[in-house]
Amino acid sequence: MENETVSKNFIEQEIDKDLAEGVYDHVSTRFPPEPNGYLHIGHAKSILLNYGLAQKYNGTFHMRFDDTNPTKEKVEFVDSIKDDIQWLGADWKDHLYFASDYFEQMYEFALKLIKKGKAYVCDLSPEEIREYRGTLTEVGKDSPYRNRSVEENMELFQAMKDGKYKDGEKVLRAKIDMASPNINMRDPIIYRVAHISHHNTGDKWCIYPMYDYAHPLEDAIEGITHSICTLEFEDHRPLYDWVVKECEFEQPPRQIEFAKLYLTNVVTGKRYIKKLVEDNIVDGWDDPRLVSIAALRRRGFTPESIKMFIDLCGVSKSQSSVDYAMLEYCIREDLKMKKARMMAVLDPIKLVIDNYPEGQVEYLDVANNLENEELGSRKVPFCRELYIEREDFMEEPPKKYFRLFTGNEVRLMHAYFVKCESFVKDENGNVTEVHCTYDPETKCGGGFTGRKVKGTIHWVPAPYAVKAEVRLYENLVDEEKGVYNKEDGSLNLNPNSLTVLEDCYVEPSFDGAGPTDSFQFVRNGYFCIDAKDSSPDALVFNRIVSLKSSFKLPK
RNA sequence: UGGGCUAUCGCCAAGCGGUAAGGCACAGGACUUUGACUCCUGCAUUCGCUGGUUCGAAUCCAGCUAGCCCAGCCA
Repeated sequence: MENETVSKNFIEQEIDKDLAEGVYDHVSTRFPPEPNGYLHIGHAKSILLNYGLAQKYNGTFHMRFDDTNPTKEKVEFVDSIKDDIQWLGADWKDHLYFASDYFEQMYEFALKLIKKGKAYVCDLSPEEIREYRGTLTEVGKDSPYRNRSVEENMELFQAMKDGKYKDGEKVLRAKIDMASPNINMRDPIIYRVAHISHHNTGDKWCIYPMYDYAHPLEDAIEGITHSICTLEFEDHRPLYDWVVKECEFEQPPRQIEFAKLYLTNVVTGKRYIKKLVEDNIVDGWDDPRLVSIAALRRRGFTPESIKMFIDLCGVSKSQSSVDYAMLEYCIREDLKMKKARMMAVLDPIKLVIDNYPEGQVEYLDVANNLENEELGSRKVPFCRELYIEREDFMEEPPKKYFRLFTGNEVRLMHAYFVKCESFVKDENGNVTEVHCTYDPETKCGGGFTGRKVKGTIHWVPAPYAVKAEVRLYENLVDEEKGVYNKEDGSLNLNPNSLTVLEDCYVEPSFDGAGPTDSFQFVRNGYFCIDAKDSSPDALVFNRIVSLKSSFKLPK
């Protein structure tokens, strides 16, 4: 069952090379989210990649909050991020860090840069800095403050730290090259003034380091060897290297970039998910229509299925969008062996077995999972009146329809063969009842071999079935144009993303099922109880995999 | 238009000069206590394009083309 990947991904190849050449003698990775939102499936790739690498190379994995910008960060998010990572199974052991814990050291390094003549305090306004930076095609020009003396810079930076300046009044810049074709190297800002309290350091600081300066230091301070991030930071690598070099670390970390995970037809991207949440288009970060980790968990995805998915996706540098069907495959694959498969009817019509004695009940011993005997069995009552799926009966069946129609015989799952004799319609022409006769000889497990049927359908005993409210969730997507409209900033969403089905029935065995139990029923659809909204009289299910194989007319 | 990166089946993705792995999806068949699962079978004479080097190129070279990223005191 274990599909060993023969080839190593390109990051592993790079690490092998580093190890072979003696650049590093160990491996240390990290996952460094900014606590400004919930994690989504894309982060899972980074988490599992970094964690997996540390495991494979017997190294260490660090969990680090990159909290250098207090204007965007909240403790709510650090808590949710921790939960999600733990749920995914990435164990950081005692390696939990906050970038903000290094503020003092970062400040010292800034002093060092100033003393080396590699950094200066700049008084230009944000607008002026932008103008001086030049454009993609024109080089920038030096700030008039670029050549301040070390003494003056020391004094000014100290004053910045001491709160002598207002937000935006002064910044500390790295002195690199205003004519660099790489805009990131045109004297990037490394410290800004922000009089705002920080979720971790409170009001201790009023200057905060910028990502490009802070991140390499965080990595270097922790002894990270391979700093794995996404492609958009490729242009920042020269700056990353500049920082660790100028700060004179004996064993500088190395940044390696990989392509982000995109999924077809879903809203990925913290930014868009955030917008959906803030605009109340969804009911929170864990709304099942999202692909946040919290939402996936609520939908019944398992950590194992996510892991399998990420492994299957692979790692490369080419921008790609993975087919959503692959995620569905992973959850089906994972659940099929370890979850009970029960029966439920989403769109019921009554089936009456005319020759089954009225009032008689037999409790069928039903395997919880045909493929996994360890899951044991349960008793399901069987009686004269059942509910079956509306689509399992057709008045006028097309060719190759193997289910119920007058004169046809099918198996009631786990029970008997049943032959359709007649049906009843209401005044609107809708079928309300199907009448059958059963053959006692054909009881499931009885070894009957007299004849075969081509169809098997699921059912639920009408007097014992539990009425349920089922919610069918579709991913929030626009199937044609993509999710985000760059022109007007609008989100293209599927308006029918949530369908509430009120007249559904599930087996009585469902009563008391735990919130994380998953079930398969209705032709390969997997559902799970929604822990958030379930209540004693309204079982709620989320569809986590679309109904895959409802009958399709042959072409 | 400056810089960086990427281009192998509908979607991911191996391949690293010796003659195109694998998975998802799809199609057909067998089996069947759900048309699922499982099991078989099929699915790129071709690697963005054009030239060149070579006995030999997806792999090396040159020139194109297309896509993504960069001008936050965001990360």
